[in-house]
Amino acid sequence: MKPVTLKEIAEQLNISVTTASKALKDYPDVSKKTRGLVRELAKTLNYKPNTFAVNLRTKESKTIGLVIPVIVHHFFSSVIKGIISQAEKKGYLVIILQSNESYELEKKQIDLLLSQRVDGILISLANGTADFSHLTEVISQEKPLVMFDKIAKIVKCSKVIIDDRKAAYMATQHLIDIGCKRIAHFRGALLPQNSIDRFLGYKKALLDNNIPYDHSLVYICECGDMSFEEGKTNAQQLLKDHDDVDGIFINTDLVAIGAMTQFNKQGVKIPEDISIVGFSNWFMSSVISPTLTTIDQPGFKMGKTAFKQLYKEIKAIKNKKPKASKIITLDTALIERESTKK
Amino acid sequence: MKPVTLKEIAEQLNISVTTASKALKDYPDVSKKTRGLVRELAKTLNYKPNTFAVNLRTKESKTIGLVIPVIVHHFFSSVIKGIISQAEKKGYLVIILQSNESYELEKKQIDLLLSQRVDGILISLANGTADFSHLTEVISQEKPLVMFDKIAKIVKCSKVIIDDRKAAYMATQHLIDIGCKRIAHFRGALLPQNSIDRFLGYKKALLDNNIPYDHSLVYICECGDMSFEEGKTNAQQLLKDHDDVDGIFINTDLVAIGAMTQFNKQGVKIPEDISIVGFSNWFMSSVISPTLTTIDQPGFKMGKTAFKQLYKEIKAIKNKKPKASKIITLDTALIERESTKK
DNA sequence: CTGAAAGCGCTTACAG
DNA sequence: CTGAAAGCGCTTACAG
Repeated sequence: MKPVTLKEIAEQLNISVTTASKALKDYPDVSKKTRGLVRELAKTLNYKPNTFAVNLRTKESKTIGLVIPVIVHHFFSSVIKGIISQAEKKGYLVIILQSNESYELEKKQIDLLLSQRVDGILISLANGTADFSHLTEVISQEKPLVMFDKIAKIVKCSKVIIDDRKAAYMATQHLIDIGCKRIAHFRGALLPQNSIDRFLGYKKALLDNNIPYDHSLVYICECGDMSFEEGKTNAQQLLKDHDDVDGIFINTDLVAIGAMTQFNKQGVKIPEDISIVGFSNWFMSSVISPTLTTIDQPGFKMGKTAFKQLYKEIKAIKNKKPKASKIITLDTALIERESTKK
Repeated sequence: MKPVTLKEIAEQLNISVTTASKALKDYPDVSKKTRGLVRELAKTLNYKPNTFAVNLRTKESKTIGLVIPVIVHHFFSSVIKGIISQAEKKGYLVIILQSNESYELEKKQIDLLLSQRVDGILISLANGTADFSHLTEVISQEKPLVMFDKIAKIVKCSKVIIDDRKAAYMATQHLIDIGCKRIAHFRGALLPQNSIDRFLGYKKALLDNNIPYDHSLVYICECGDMSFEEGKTNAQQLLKDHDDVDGIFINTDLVAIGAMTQFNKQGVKIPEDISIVGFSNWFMSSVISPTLTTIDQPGFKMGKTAFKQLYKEIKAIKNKKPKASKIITLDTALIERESTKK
């Protein structure tokens, strides 16, 4: 069953394809009668314009691309939901690609999206990304690009982020406020900006409170597929290295939960012996025991905001107006739970 | 910066567009020399075929649509990952839409995908879907359609599922094996086939073990956004209604975790007082306390398999071969953990 | 081995 | 108010 074309509608009504096309698109220069006839027939024949042809003519696909490091991930899947729901409102479809934290894959995927001629691209960087030529390529093609969460400061495009430094500061300050004196930090991988910023926020809170910064209290985790295990390993190592730590600020909830599991196993009491603050507010954090104090990171809102900004830029380019890059910072909040109850 | 076209390449080399096109597509009837020249120039100019034009000519988009009830969901996001990763291997892109468990939305989205002319559609039904005309529409357009997880038996298309009845039977039998005598069931919504099948598996296990089926032991939850709360409410109600229940088989891990939280709060010990088996094996289930016995549901594999089947059907239709609908059943396994340790 | 021509199904500037 | 014509950028059957 072949789809109905404009030509067939025109023939059945003995009018031209031009007129049929105009009638369906509310052009003012079509008689009411003709318009009515065309619309009716289109409806009964279940006519749907051929997107391929429309795209070719209009040079836009009403489709955007999304490159994201992980999908099975509470925060990122919330972002995806935010993007899709907002895009749908504006009549845009979203193609999703997962970079799996690999720079190589990410580069290939950007290329794919470019050759697919999506109208714009949304990206959160892979941990492994240190070179940005694939992104400058997007920008040089005047294709709207918005980065979110894991961004690169150096790339000139719009960004939607949280203030990671401030949030980490808040988290650390909270540990200090409840009386912690020796505060460790499990940081994320070395490259990502947000992992760097969280580390800096931790450090600044210490210094502002006259607590000396001790490099040996900082542990690294890659925060890839193995986050939970990394949390366990780091916790174990920490117990070996230091017997005086009474608080930890941990880069990600999942790592924090791994650490808690390990502490549990070794008989270390939370929060009595060690208080813990995580980051992201995964749903899980509110149901484990003890419940985890953490920083709420607004994933859904971030997705929505990122799409909105992309949409603005798509419209701007279409109307040949200058598009202004913007950096949008969303609010975070400290969620106090049992893991820091004193 | 306008993208390079075939025409420009042809002009620069003083050959025809036809030859340029053939050279890039490995047609055998192009001289080696010409082919080399074209390829080289294409590369230096960073030529990328205009997908819109290619789609219009070939009538395929190398894009498929995916309609899924929820995205922020451990099982479904695993399925998405499976689909995307497999699709990428075959050069297909995936457009993702979320039905939010709403029939109306689902219908609209199918329509959208159809008018987008995707090459095929993958769907897991919304809880609210009881009418299937939107799906028969897809089939009548000879567009490949594969359902997974939440399917409708009545729709004639390929399906990728688990044997929910058998898995539920296993779960219930496990409770019986460890000595439970009064076993309750928190079932899912009334319409979805998998929720019906899990209920039937539960019932059959009871009967096969000469345990009378008691309707008042079955509680319903919609399993939408409120799963966790539903688990709590049901648990509370159960404690009011029955003081002799010693085991519960629960439709979904998230509901089970809600129930466990409530039991905890009310001082009911798991597994000493009540043993619990969940369903799905969310990551969370292995980190809460006590850890949750559950049925492992292979999300990633389901996604992969669903795409593979869809791909086969896309190829079959392209080659005008008959496409055979297939029902593929994936294995599940019981994961024994602390919530049923006796 | 090469190329002219038709055509995929639209949109839109232009003429009447 | 209507329509003929050009064109978006490809692919492919056909002729030479």
